Amino acid sequence: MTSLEEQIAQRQANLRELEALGVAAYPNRFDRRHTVTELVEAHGGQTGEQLEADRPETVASGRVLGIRSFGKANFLVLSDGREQIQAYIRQDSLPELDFKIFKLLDFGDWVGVAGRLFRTRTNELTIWASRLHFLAKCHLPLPEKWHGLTDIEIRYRQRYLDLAVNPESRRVFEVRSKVVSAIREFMTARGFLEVETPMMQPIPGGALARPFVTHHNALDMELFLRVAPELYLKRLVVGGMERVFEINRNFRNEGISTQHNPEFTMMEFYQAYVDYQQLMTMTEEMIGTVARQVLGTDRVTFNGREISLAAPFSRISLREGAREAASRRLGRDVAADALRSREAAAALATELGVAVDPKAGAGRIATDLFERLCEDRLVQPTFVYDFPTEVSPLSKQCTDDPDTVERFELYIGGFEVANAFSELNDPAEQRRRFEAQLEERAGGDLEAHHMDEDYVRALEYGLPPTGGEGVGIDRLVMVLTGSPSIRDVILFPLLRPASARADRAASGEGHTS
RNA sequence: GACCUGGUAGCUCAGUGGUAGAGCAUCUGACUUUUAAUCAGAGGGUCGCGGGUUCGAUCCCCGCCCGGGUCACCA
Repeated sequence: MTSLEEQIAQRQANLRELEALGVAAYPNRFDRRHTVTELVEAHGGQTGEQLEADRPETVASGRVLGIRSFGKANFLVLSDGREQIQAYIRQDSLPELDFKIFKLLDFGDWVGVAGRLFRTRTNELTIWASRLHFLAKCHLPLPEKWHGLTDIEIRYRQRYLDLAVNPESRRVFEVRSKVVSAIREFMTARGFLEVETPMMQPIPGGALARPFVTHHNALDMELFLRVAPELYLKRLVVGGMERVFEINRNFRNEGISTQHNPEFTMMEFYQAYVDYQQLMTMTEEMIGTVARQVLGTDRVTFNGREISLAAPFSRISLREGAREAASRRLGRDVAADALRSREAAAALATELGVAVDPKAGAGRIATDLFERLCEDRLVQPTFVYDFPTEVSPLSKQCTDDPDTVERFELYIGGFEVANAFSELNDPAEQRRRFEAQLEERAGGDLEAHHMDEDYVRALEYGLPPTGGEGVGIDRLVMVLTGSPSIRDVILFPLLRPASARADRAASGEGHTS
Protein backbone atom coordinates (compact mmCIF):
# COMPACT_ATOMS: atom_id res chain seq x y z
CA MET A 1 0.00 0.00 0.00
CA THR A 2 1.17 3.48 -0.72
CA SER A 3 1.27 6.07 1.98
CA LEU A 4 -1.91 7.64 0.58
CA GLU A 5 -3.85 4.37 0.44
CA GLU A 6 -2.60 3.51 3.90
CA GLN A 7 -3.77 6.82 5.32
CA ILE A 8 -7.18 6.56 3.66
CA ALA A 9 -7.61 3.01 5.00
CA GLN A 10 -6.66 4.20 8.47
CA ARG A 11 -9.22 7.01 8.34
CA GLN A 12 -11.94 4.65 7.15
CA ALA A 13 -11.07 2.22 9.93
CA ASN A 14 -11.45 5.05 12.45
CA LEU A 15 -14.85 5.89 10.99
CA ARG A 16 -15.99 2.25 11.22
CA GLU A 17 -14.91 2.15 14.85
CA LEU A 18 -16.97 5.25 15.55
CA GLU A 19 -19.99 3.60 13.95
CA ALA A 20 -19.35 0.49 16.05
CA LEU A 21 -19.55 2.74 19.12
CA GLY A 22 -22.97 3.91 17.95
CA VAL A 23 -21.77 7.35 16.91
CA ALA A 24 -23.58 8.82 13.90
CA ALA A 25 -21.02 9.12 11.11
CA TYR A 26 -22.91 11.90 9.36
CA PRO A 27 -25.30 13.68 11.74
CA ASN A 28 -27.83 15.95 10.02
CA ARG A 29 -27.41 19.05 12.14
CA PHE A 30 -25.47 20.61 14.95
CA ASP A 31 -26.71 23.43 17.12
CA ARG A 32 -23.70 25.65 17.38
CA ARG A 33 -23.77 28.76 19.55
CA HIS A 34 -20.65 30.58 18.33
CA THR A 35 -18.32 30.45 15.38
CA VAL A 36 -14.62 30.22 16.16
CA THR A 37 -14.22 33.74 14.80
CA GLU A 38 -16.92 35.03 17.15
CA LEU A 39 -15.14 33.45 20.11
CA VAL A 40 -11.79 34.91 19.16
CA GLU A 41 -13.32 38.33 18.59
CA ALA A 42 -15.32 38.29 21.82
CA HIS A 43 -12.70 36.81 24.14
CA GLY A 44 -9.36 37.24 22.41
CA GLY A 45 -8.69 40.34 24.50
CA GLN A 46 -9.75 38.91 27.85
CA THR A 47 -7.25 37.80 30.47
CA GLY A 48 -7.30 34.45 32.22
CA GLU A 49 -8.59 36.15 35.39
CA GLN A 50 -11.51 37.73 33.53
CA LEU A 51 -12.37 34.40 31.97
CA GLU A 52 -12.22 32.65 35.35
CA ALA A 53 -14.59 35.28 36.73
CA ASP A 54 -17.07 35.09 33.83
CA ARG A 55 -16.63 31.40 32.96
CA PRO A 56 -18.20 31.93 29.49
CA GLU A 57 -19.77 28.80 28.02
CA THR A 58 -19.89 28.01 24.34
CA VAL A 59 -20.78 25.40 21.78
CA ALA A 60 -18.45 25.78 18.81
CA SER A 61 -17.60 23.77 15.73
CA GLY A 62 -15.06 23.53 12.99
CA ARG A 63 -12.49 21.48 11.18
CA VAL A 64 -9.74 19.80 13.19
CA LEU A 65 -6.44 21.23 11.97
CA GLY A 66 -4.25 20.04 14.79
CA ILE A 67 -4.12 17.36 17.46
CA ARG A 68 -1.58 17.44 20.27
CA SER A 69 -1.92 14.44 22.46
CA PHE A 70 -0.41 13.77 25.92
CA GLY A 71 -2.20 10.66 26.98
CA LYS A 72 -4.97 11.93 29.22
CA ALA A 73 -4.59 15.62 28.32
CA ASN A 74 -5.03 16.62 24.71
CA PHE A 75 -5.50 19.66 22.52
CA LEU A 76 -7.51 20.00 19.34
CA VAL A 77 -7.03 22.94 17.00
CA LEU A 78 -10.41 23.94 15.59
CA SER A 79 -10.71 26.17 12.50
CA ASP A 80 -13.66 27.90 10.90
CA GLY A 81 -11.52 28.89 7.92
CA ARG A 82 -10.81 32.34 9.30
CA GLU A 83 -9.70 31.88 12.87
CA GLN A 84 -8.54 29.01 15.04
CA ILE A 85 -9.16 28.15 18.65
CA GLN A 86 -7.94 25.19 20.62
CA ALA A 87 -10.01 22.85 22.72
CA TYR A 88 -8.63 21.15 25.81
CA ILE A 89 -9.71 17.50 25.78
CA ARG A 90 -9.12 16.08 29.23
CA GLN A 91 -10.08 12.49 29.82
CA ASP A 92 -11.77 13.12 33.17
CA SER A 93 -13.66 16.21 31.95
CA LEU A 94 -15.93 14.66 29.38
CA PRO A 95 -18.02 11.51 28.93
CA GLU A 96 -16.17 8.30 28.22
CA LEU A 97 -17.76 7.99 24.77
CA ASP A 98 -16.67 11.51 23.84
CA PHE A 99 -13.10 10.71 24.79
CA LYS A 100 -13.27 7.59 22.63
CA ILE A 101 -14.47 9.81 19.77
CA PHE A 102 -11.46 12.02 20.34
CA LYS A 103 -9.11 9.05 20.09
CA LEU A 104 -10.59 8.21 16.69
CA LEU A 105 -10.29 11.69 15.15
CA ASP A 106 -8.13 12.45 12.15
CA PHE A 107 -6.82 15.78 10.89
CA GLY A 108 -9.53 17.42 8.83
CA ASP A 109 -12.54 15.88 10.58
CA TRP A 110 -15.42 18.21 11.49
CA VAL A 111 -16.35 18.30 15.17
CA GLY A 112 -18.44 20.26 17.65
CA VAL A 113 -17.13 21.15 21.10
CA ALA A 114 -19.07 22.37 24.13
CA GLY A 115 -17.32 23.82 27.15
CA ARG A 116 -16.12 26.91 28.97
CA LEU A 117 -13.42 29.31 27.89
CA PHE A 118 -10.19 29.70 29.84
CA ARG A 119 -6.54 30.44 29.27
CA THR A 120 -3.84 27.80 29.63
CA ARG A 121 -0.54 28.34 31.43
CA THR A 122 0.88 29.49 28.12
CA ASN A 123 -1.96 32.03 27.95
CA GLU A 124 -3.73 30.47 24.98
CA LEU A 125 -7.48 31.04 24.68
CA THR A 126 -8.97 27.54 24.99
CA ILE A 127 -12.30 25.75 25.25
CA TRP A 128 -12.27 23.31 28.17
CA ALA A 129 -14.34 20.64 26.49
CA SER A 130 -17.19 19.07 28.40
CA ARG A 131 -18.63 17.46 25.25
CA LEU A 132 -17.17 16.46 21.91
CA HIS A 133 -19.46 15.75 18.94
CA PHE A 134 -18.43 14.09 15.72
CA LEU A 135 -19.88 15.94 12.69
CA ALA A 136 -18.25 14.64 9.49
CA LYS A 137 -15.30 12.61 8.31
CA CYS A 138 -12.33 13.77 6.30
CA HIS A 139 -11.30 10.68 4.32
CA LEU A 140 -8.24 12.16 2.66
CA PRO A 141 -5.06 13.49 4.26
CA LEU A 142 -4.83 17.26 4.45
CA PRO A 143 -1.82 19.33 3.37
CA GLU A 144 0.84 19.82 5.98
CA LYS A 145 0.09 22.22 8.82
CA TRP A 146 3.25 24.29 8.75
CA HIS A 147 3.83 25.10 5.06
CA GLY A 148 0.17 24.68 4.20
CA LEU A 149 -0.70 24.20 0.56
CA THR A 150 1.58 26.18 -1.74
CA ASP A 151 1.23 24.27 -5.01
CA ILE A 152 -0.53 26.89 -7.11
CA GLU A 153 -2.11 24.35 -9.42
CA ILE A 154 -3.76 22.42 -6.56
CA ARG A 155 -4.83 25.70 -4.94
CA TYR A 156 -6.74 26.60 -8.12
CA ARG A 157 -8.05 23.15 -8.99
CA GLN A 158 -9.03 22.16 -5.45
CA ARG A 159 -9.95 25.51 -4.00
CA TYR A 160 -11.67 23.78 -1.08
CA LEU A 161 -8.27 22.58 0.11
CA ASP A 162 -6.76 26.02 -0.30
CA LEU A 163 -9.58 27.57 1.72
CA ALA A 164 -9.44 24.85 4.35
CA VAL A 165 -5.80 25.39 5.20
CA ASN A 166 -4.83 28.86 3.97
CA PRO A 167 -6.63 31.65 5.86
CA GLU A 168 -4.92 34.17 3.56
CA SER A 169 -6.85 32.79 0.64
CA ARG A 170 -10.10 32.98 2.61
CA ARG A 171 -9.33 36.63 3.39
CA VAL A 172 -8.98 37.50 -0.31
CA PHE A 173 -12.46 36.21 -1.06
CA GLU A 174 -13.93 37.94 1.95
CA VAL A 175 -12.45 41.20 0.71
CA ARG A 176 -13.87 40.47 -2.72
CA SER A 177 -17.34 39.94 -1.28
CA LYS A 178 -17.10 43.15 0.74
CA VAL A 179 -15.92 45.11 -2.29
CA VAL A 180 -18.99 44.01 -4.23
CA SER A 181 -21.23 44.93 -1.31
CA ALA A 182 -19.55 48.30 -0.86
CA ILE A 183 -19.92 49.13 -4.55
CA ARG A 184 -23.56 48.09 -4.50
CA GLU A 185 -24.11 50.32 -1.49
CA PHE A 186 -22.27 53.22 -3.12
CA MET A 187 -24.38 52.95 -6.25
CA THR A 188 -27.78 52.45 -4.62
CA ALA A 189 -27.08 55.35 -2.25
CA ARG A 190 -26.76 57.53 -5.37
CA GLY A 191 -30.09 56.46 -6.74
CA PHE A 192 -28.87 53.76 -9.12
CA LEU A 193 -31.18 50.83 -9.77
CA GLU A 194 -29.56 47.41 -9.95
CA VAL A 195 -30.75 45.43 -12.97
CA GLU A 196 -29.97 42.19 -14.76
CA THR A 197 -29.71 42.04 -18.52
CA PRO A 198 -29.19 39.04 -20.81
CA MET A 199 -26.06 36.95 -20.51
CA MET A 200 -27.14 35.09 -23.67
CA GLN A 201 -27.47 37.50 -26.56
CA PRO A 202 -28.47 36.99 -30.20
CA ILE A 203 -26.12 39.81 -31.21
CA PRO A 204 -23.04 40.22 -29.05
CA GLY A 205 -22.10 43.85 -28.53
CA GLY A 206 -20.82 46.55 -26.23
CA ALA A 207 -17.14 45.70 -26.45
CA LEU A 208 -14.55 44.80 -29.03
CA ALA A 209 -14.04 41.12 -28.21
CA ARG A 210 -14.60 37.63 -29.53
CA PRO A 211 -17.63 35.98 -27.96
CA PHE A 212 -18.37 32.40 -26.90
CA VAL A 213 -21.03 30.80 -29.05
CA THR A 214 -23.83 28.56 -27.83
CA HIS A 215 -27.10 27.22 -29.12
CA HIS A 216 -30.69 27.17 -27.94
CA ASN A 217 -32.31 23.88 -28.93
CA ALA A 218 -36.03 24.69 -28.82
CA LEU A 219 -35.57 27.91 -30.81
CA ASP A 220 -32.79 26.36 -32.90
CA MET A 221 -30.96 29.60 -32.47
CA GLU A 222 -27.35 30.66 -32.20
CA LEU A 223 -26.65 32.66 -29.08
CA PHE A 224 -23.58 34.43 -27.77
CA LEU A 225 -22.45 34.75 -24.17
CA ARG A 226 -22.27 38.43 -23.63
CA VAL A 227 -19.00 40.32 -23.91
CA ALA A 228 -20.65 43.32 -22.20
CA PRO A 229 -24.10 44.39 -20.99
CA GLU A 230 -23.64 47.87 -22.45
CA LEU A 231 -26.20 47.97 -25.24
CA TYR A 232 -28.96 46.56 -23.04
CA LEU A 233 -28.24 48.94 -20.17
CA LYS A 234 -28.45 51.93 -22.51
CA ARG A 235 -31.77 50.68 -23.84
CA LEU A 236 -32.96 50.98 -20.23
CA VAL A 237 -31.85 54.60 -20.10
CA VAL A 238 -33.80 55.17 -23.31
CA GLY A 239 -36.75 53.75 -21.41
CA GLY A 240 -36.33 56.32 -18.70
CA MET A 241 -34.32 54.42 -16.11
CA GLU A 242 -31.96 57.30 -15.55
CA ARG A 243 -29.48 55.52 -13.32
CA VAL A 244 -28.87 51.78 -13.71
CA PHE A 245 -26.06 49.41 -12.87
CA GLU A 246 -25.33 45.73 -13.17
CA ILE A 247 -22.72 43.59 -11.44
CA ASN A 248 -22.26 40.42 -13.38
CA ARG A 249 -20.07 38.25 -15.55
CA ASN A 250 -18.78 38.98 -19.01
CA PHE A 251 -17.33 36.29 -21.26
CA ARG A 252 -14.60 36.86 -23.78
CA ASN A 253 -13.16 34.11 -25.90
CA GLU A 254 -9.60 35.28 -25.73
CA GLY A 255 -6.27 34.50 -24.16
CA ILE A 256 -5.68 33.78 -20.48
CA SER A 257 -3.10 35.67 -18.47
CA THR A 258 -2.45 37.07 -15.00
CA GLN A 259 -4.91 39.80 -15.95
CA HIS A 260 -7.43 37.88 -18.06
CA ASN A 261 -9.88 35.11 -17.23
CA PRO A 262 -12.40 34.09 -19.91
CA GLU A 263 -15.22 34.97 -17.54
CA PHE A 264 -14.77 38.03 -15.38
CA THR A 265 -16.93 40.30 -13.31
CA MET A 266 -17.78 43.83 -14.30
CA MET A 267 -19.77 46.55 -12.61
CA GLU A 268 -21.26 48.55 -15.42
CA PHE A 269 -23.41 51.63 -14.89
CA TYR A 270 -25.13 54.38 -16.84
CA GLN A 271 -26.20 57.77 -15.59
CA ALA A 272 -28.32 60.18 -17.59
CA TYR A 273 -27.27 63.83 -17.92
CA VAL A 274 -23.60 63.42 -16.99
CA ASP A 275 -20.50 63.36 -19.15
CA TYR A 276 -17.17 61.59 -18.74
CA GLN A 277 -15.68 64.40 -16.66
CA GLN A 278 -18.30 63.85 -14.00
CA LEU A 279 -17.68 60.10 -14.18
CA MET A 280 -13.99 60.65 -13.41
CA THR A 281 -14.93 62.47 -10.22
CA MET A 282 -17.42 59.80 -9.27
CA THR A 283 -14.93 57.01 -10.02
CA GLU A 284 -12.15 58.35 -7.83
CA GLU A 285 -14.66 58.88 -5.07
CA MET A 286 -16.01 55.35 -5.46
CA ILE A 287 -12.63 53.61 -5.40
CA GLY A 288 -11.34 55.59 -2.43
CA THR A 289 -14.58 55.02 -0.54
CA VAL A 290 -14.64 51.30 -1.24
CA ALA A 291 -11.00 50.91 -0.17
CA ARG A 292 -11.52 52.78 3.08
CA GLN A 293 -14.74 50.94 3.82
CA VAL A 294 -13.35 47.47 3.12
CA LEU A 295 -9.70 47.82 4.13
CA GLY A 296 -9.85 50.79 6.48
CA THR A 297 -7.26 52.59 4.37
CA ASP A 298 -6.83 53.92 0.84
CA ARG A 299 -3.16 53.00 0.69
CA VAL A 300 -2.32 49.54 -0.63
CA THR A 301 0.81 47.67 -1.68
CA PHE A 302 0.80 46.02 -5.07
CA ASN A 303 3.80 44.23 -6.60
CA GLY A 304 6.02 45.90 -4.02
CA ARG A 305 4.80 49.40 -4.85
CA GLU A 306 2.75 51.56 -2.53
CA ILE A 307 -0.37 52.86 -4.25
CA SER A 308 -2.59 55.67 -2.99
CA LEU A 309 -6.24 55.30 -3.91
CA ALA A 310 -7.16 58.71 -2.47
CA ALA A 311 -8.66 61.28 -4.83
CA PRO A 312 -7.70 63.09 -6.94
CA PHE A 313 -6.16 60.67 -9.45
CA SER A 314 -3.70 61.83 -12.11
CA ARG A 315 -5.05 62.62 -15.55
CA ILE A 316 -3.35 62.50 -18.91
CA SER A 317 -4.72 62.55 -22.43
CA LEU A 318 -3.96 59.47 -24.51
CA ARG A 319 -2.26 61.29 -27.36
CA GLU A 320 -0.28 63.50 -24.99
CA GLY A 321 0.83 60.45 -23.02
CA ALA A 322 1.93 58.69 -26.19
CA ARG A 323 3.63 61.83 -27.48
CA GLU A 324 5.59 62.36 -24.24
CA ALA A 325 6.65 58.72 -24.04
CA ALA A 326 7.71 58.76 -27.69
CA SER A 327 9.70 61.97 -27.14
CA ARG A 328 11.44 60.46 -24.14
CA ARG A 329 12.19 57.26 -26.01
CA LEU A 330 13.55 59.02 -29.10
CA GLY A 331 15.33 61.80 -27.26
CA ARG A 332 13.69 64.50 -29.31
CA ASP A 333 10.49 66.48 -29.19
CA VAL A 334 7.74 64.69 -31.09
CA ALA A 335 5.18 67.14 -32.46
CA ALA A 336 1.63 67.04 -31.13
CA ASP A 337 0.13 66.49 -34.59
CA ALA A 338 2.40 63.50 -35.29
CA LEU A 339 -0.41 61.28 -34.02
CA ARG A 340 -3.12 62.93 -36.03
CA SER A 341 -2.26 61.85 -39.56
CA ARG A 342 -2.02 58.21 -40.50
CA GLU A 343 1.22 58.74 -42.36
CA ALA A 344 3.01 60.57 -39.54
CA ALA A 345 1.73 58.18 -36.88
CA ALA A 346 2.81 55.13 -38.87
CA ALA A 347 6.27 56.61 -39.40
CA LEU A 348 6.58 57.33 -35.68
CA ALA A 349 5.48 53.81 -34.76
CA THR A 350 7.97 52.30 -37.19
CA GLU A 351 10.72 54.49 -35.75
CA LEU A 352 9.80 53.21 -32.27
CA GLY A 353 9.76 49.61 -33.40
CA VAL A 354 6.01 49.17 -32.90
CA ALA A 355 4.37 47.07 -35.59
CA VAL A 356 1.77 48.89 -37.68
CA ASP A 357 -1.33 47.06 -38.83
CA PRO A 358 -1.89 48.05 -42.48
CA LYS A 359 -5.60 48.50 -41.76
CA ALA A 360 -4.99 50.71 -38.70
CA GLY A 361 -5.67 54.42 -38.97
CA ALA A 362 -4.00 57.20 -37.01
CA GLY A 363 -6.23 56.60 -34.01
CA ARG A 364 -5.45 52.92 -33.73
CA ILE A 365 -1.75 53.59 -34.08
CA ALA A 366 -1.84 56.28 -31.38
CA THR A 367 -3.66 53.87 -29.08
CA ASP A 368 -1.18 51.08 -29.81
CA LEU A 369 1.70 53.43 -29.05
CA PHE A 370 0.12 54.48 -25.81
CA GLU A 371 -0.49 50.92 -24.69
CA ARG A 372 2.99 49.88 -25.69
CA LEU A 373 4.86 52.80 -24.17
CA CYS A 374 2.81 53.95 -21.21
CA GLU A 375 0.46 51.31 -19.87
CA ASP A 376 2.72 49.44 -17.46
CA ARG A 377 4.06 52.73 -16.06
CA LEU A 378 0.64 53.73 -14.77
CA VAL A 379 0.97 52.29 -11.28
CA GLN A 380 -0.66 55.12 -9.34
CA PRO A 381 -4.33 55.59 -10.30
CA THR A 382 -4.41 57.52 -13.57
CA PHE A 383 -7.21 58.55 -15.87
CA VAL A 384 -6.16 58.29 -19.50
CA TYR A 385 -8.66 60.39 -21.41
CA ASP A 386 -9.65 61.49 -24.91
CA PHE A 387 -9.43 58.38 -27.05
CA PRO A 388 -9.39 58.33 -30.84
CA THR A 389 -12.87 57.91 -32.33
CA GLU A 390 -11.53 55.06 -34.46
CA VAL A 391 -11.16 52.73 -31.46
CA SER A 392 -14.35 53.82 -29.69
CA PRO A 393 -17.44 52.91 -31.72
CA LEU A 394 -19.91 53.66 -28.93
CA SER A 395 -18.47 56.88 -27.52
CA LYS A 396 -19.48 60.45 -28.22
CA GLN A 397 -17.16 62.79 -30.02
CA CYS A 398 -15.72 65.91 -28.43
CA THR A 399 -17.68 68.92 -29.67
CA ASP A 400 -14.61 70.57 -31.18
CA ASP A 401 -12.80 67.45 -32.41
CA PRO A 402 -14.61 64.67 -34.32
CA ASP A 403 -11.47 62.46 -34.31
CA THR A 404 -11.57 62.29 -30.53
CA VAL A 405 -14.22 60.93 -28.17
CA GLU A 406 -15.08 61.77 -24.58
CA ARG A 407 -13.69 58.58 -23.11
CA PHE A 408 -11.30 57.59 -20.36
CA GLU A 409 -9.72 54.47 -18.99
CA LEU A 410 -8.56 54.24 -15.39
CA TYR A 411 -5.23 52.52 -14.84
CA ILE A 412 -4.03 51.21 -11.48
CA GLY A 413 -1.05 48.97 -10.87
CA GLY A 414 -0.14 48.98 -14.56
CA PHE A 415 -3.42 47.71 -15.95
CA GLU A 416 -6.84 48.94 -16.93
CA VAL A 417 -9.41 48.85 -14.14
CA ALA A 418 -12.23 50.94 -15.63
CA ASN A 419 -13.40 52.22 -19.00
CA ALA A 420 -15.95 55.02 -19.39
CA PHE A 421 -17.33 57.47 -21.86
CA SER A 422 -19.96 59.96 -22.76
CA GLU A 423 -22.38 57.77 -24.67
CA LEU A 424 -22.92 58.26 -28.36
CA ASN A 425 -26.64 59.02 -28.65
CA ASP A 426 -26.94 60.23 -32.25
CA PRO A 427 -28.55 57.28 -34.07
CA ALA A 428 -27.27 58.31 -37.49
CA GLU A 429 -23.70 58.56 -36.25
CA GLN A 430 -24.11 55.28 -34.38
CA ARG A 431 -25.24 53.61 -37.59
CA ARG A 432 -22.18 54.93 -39.39
CA ARG A 433 -19.93 53.62 -36.61
CA PHE A 434 -21.54 50.17 -36.82
CA GLU A 435 -21.08 50.21 -40.58
CA ALA A 436 -17.40 51.02 -40.13
CA GLN A 437 -17.23 48.08 -37.71
CA LEU A 438 -18.88 45.85 -40.29
CA GLU A 439 -16.16 46.75 -42.73
CA GLU A 440 -13.55 45.76 -40.16
CA ARG A 441 -15.34 42.46 -39.68
CA ALA A 442 -15.36 41.94 -43.42
CA GLY A 443 -11.64 42.63 -43.30
CA GLY A 444 -11.21 39.77 -40.83
CA ASP A 445 -11.44 41.53 -37.45
CA LEU A 446 -13.45 39.05 -35.39
CA GLU A 447 -13.65 41.47 -32.49
CA ALA A 448 -15.46 44.19 -34.41
CA HIS A 449 -19.11 44.91 -33.71
CA HIS A 450 -22.08 43.42 -35.49
CA MET A 451 -24.88 45.68 -36.67
CA ASP A 452 -27.52 45.94 -33.96
CA GLU A 453 -30.61 47.40 -35.63
CA ASP A 454 -32.69 47.33 -32.49
CA TYR A 455 -30.06 49.28 -30.60
CA VAL A 456 -30.03 51.94 -33.31
CA ARG A 457 -33.82 52.01 -33.19
CA ALA A 458 -33.66 52.54 -29.43
CA LEU A 459 -31.37 55.50 -30.00
CA GLU A 460 -33.87 56.80 -32.54
CA TYR A 461 -36.40 56.99 -29.74
CA GLY A 462 -33.92 59.21 -27.92
CA LEU A 463 -31.15 58.53 -25.42
CA PRO A 464 -30.63 61.52 -23.15
CA PRO A 465 -27.07 62.74 -22.65
CA THR A 466 -25.56 59.86 -20.68
CA GLY A 467 -22.28 58.77 -19.17
CA GLY A 468 -21.47 55.08 -18.82
CA GLU A 469 -18.68 53.08 -17.27
CA GLY A 470 -17.46 49.56 -16.63
CA VAL A 471 -15.33 48.73 -13.60
CA GLY A 472 -13.39 45.46 -13.62
CA ILE A 473 -14.18 43.95 -10.24
CA ASP A 474 -11.56 41.20 -10.42
CA ARG A 475 -8.81 43.67 -11.19
CA LEU A 476 -9.94 46.10 -8.52
CA VAL A 477 -9.86 43.24 -6.02
CA MET A 478 -6.36 42.33 -7.21
CA VAL A 479 -5.21 45.84 -6.33
CA LEU A 480 -7.04 45.86 -3.00
CA THR A 481 -5.69 42.47 -1.92
CA GLY A 482 -2.21 42.73 -3.43
CA SER A 483 -2.88 39.69 -5.61
CA PRO A 484 -0.52 39.54 -8.61
CA SER A 485 -2.75 37.18 -10.63
CA ILE A 486 -6.44 37.40 -11.49
CA ARG A 487 -6.65 33.68 -10.66
CA ASP A 488 -5.93 34.54 -7.04
CA VAL A 489 -9.17 36.52 -6.81
CA ILE A 490 -11.41 34.10 -8.77
CA LEU A 491 -12.52 31.10 -6.73
CA PHE A 492 -12.50 28.69 -9.64
CA PRO A 493 -10.38 30.10 -12.47
CA LEU A 494 -10.55 28.32 -15.82
CA LEU A 495 -7.77 25.75 -16.22
CA ARG A 496 -7.19 23.01 -18.70
CA PRO A 497 -8.65 19.77 -17.38
CA ALA A 498 -6.10 17.70 -15.57
CA SER A 499 -5.60 14.29 -17.19
CA ALA A 500 -8.08 11.58 -16.21
CA ARG A 501 -5.28 9.66 -14.61
CA ALA A 502 -4.24 12.63 -12.47
CA ASP A 503 -7.85 13.20 -11.41
CA ARG A 504 -8.20 9.64 -10.23
CA ALA A 505 -4.94 9.82 -8.33
CA ALA A 506 -5.99 13.07 -6.69
CA SER A 507 -9.32 11.67 -5.56
CA GLY A 508 -7.73 8.55 -4.16
CA GLU A 509 -9.51 6.17 -6.53
CA GLY A 510 -7.35 3.48 -7.98
CA HIS A 511 -7.78 0.81 -10.61
CA THR A 512 -9.01 -2.44 -9.19
CA SER A 513 -8.00 -4.58 -12.16
C1' G B 1 0.61 31.04 -30.30
C1' A B 2 6.33 32.00 -29.12
C1' C B 3 10.10 31.91 -25.43
C1' C B 4 11.81 30.84 -20.28
C1' U B 5 10.79 27.65 -16.15
C1' G B 6 8.73 23.66 -13.08
C1' G B 7 6.38 18.40 -12.12
C1' U B 8 10.50 13.32 -6.81
C1' A B 9 6.15 10.09 -0.54
C1' G B 10 -0.46 12.75 1.43
C1' C B 11 2.06 17.98 2.02
C1' U B 12 6.77 21.09 1.85
C1' C B 13 11.28 20.24 -0.42
C1' A B 14 16.62 18.07 -1.11
C1' G B 15 19.32 14.83 -4.51
C1' U B 16 22.27 11.46 -7.98
C1' G B 17 24.29 7.89 -14.87
C1' G B 18 24.86 2.40 -10.43
C1' U B 19 18.78 -0.66 -5.42
C1' A B 20 15.66 6.93 -3.81
C1' G B 21 16.35 11.21 0.90
C1' A B 22 14.64 14.82 4.94
C1' G B 23 10.82 17.41 7.85
C1' C B 24 5.71 17.24 8.72
C1' A B 25 1.70 13.60 8.04
C1' U B 26 0.61 7.96 8.84
C1' C B 27 1.29 3.43 12.19
C1' U B 28 3.22 1.32 17.33
C1' G B 29 4.71 2.85 22.31
C1' A B 30 5.62 6.78 26.47
C1' C B 31 3.53 11.38 28.40
C1' U B 32 -2.64 15.28 32.74
C1' U B 33 -1.88 23.01 30.44
C1' U B 34 0.76 21.78 24.88
C1' U B 35 2.02 25.71 20.87
C1' A B 36 5.35 23.35 14.16
C1' A B 37 4.78 19.50 21.61
C1' U B 38 8.75 15.99 22.67
C1' C B 39 11.15 11.07 22.78
C1' A B 40 11.80 5.85 20.76
C1' G B 41 10.64 2.58 16.74
C1' A B 42 8.05 1.19 11.89
C1' G B 43 5.71 1.51 7.11
C1' G B 44 5.10 4.42 2.73
C1' G B 45 7.74 6.06 -4.13
C1' U B 46 5.93 3.25 -11.95
C1' C B 47 11.03 10.39 -9.37
C1' G B 48 4.31 13.72 -14.70
C1' C B 49 3.51 10.28 -19.37
C1' G B 50 5.78 7.84 -23.77
C1' G B 51 9.97 6.83 -26.67
C1' G B 52 15.50 6.92 -27.36
C1' U B 53 20.89 6.63 -25.86
C1' U B 54 23.36 3.30 -22.28
C1' C B 55 25.52 -2.84 -19.45
C1' G B 56 22.34 0.34 -16.40
C1' A B 57 18.12 6.48 -16.81
C1' U B 58 14.55 9.68 -11.74
C1' C B 59 19.17 12.09 -13.83
C1' C B 60 21.29 12.69 -20.66
C1' C B 61 18.30 13.31 -25.59
C1' C B 62 13.36 13.68 -28.26
C1' G B 63 8.07 14.02 -28.09
C1' C B 64 3.64 14.71 -25.23
C1' C B 65 0.50 16.19 -20.82
C1' C B 66 -0.39 19.76 -16.80
C1' G B 67 1.27 24.22 -14.15
C1' G B 68 3.97 29.10 -13.39
C1' G B 69 6.26 33.51 -15.77
C1' U B 70 7.34 36.94 -19.96
C1' C B 71 5.64 38.45 -24.71
C1' A B 72 1.58 38.62 -28.37
C1' C B 73 -4.13 39.37 -28.14
C1' C B 74 -7.48 41.62 -24.73
C1' A B 75 -10.52 44.45 -19.94
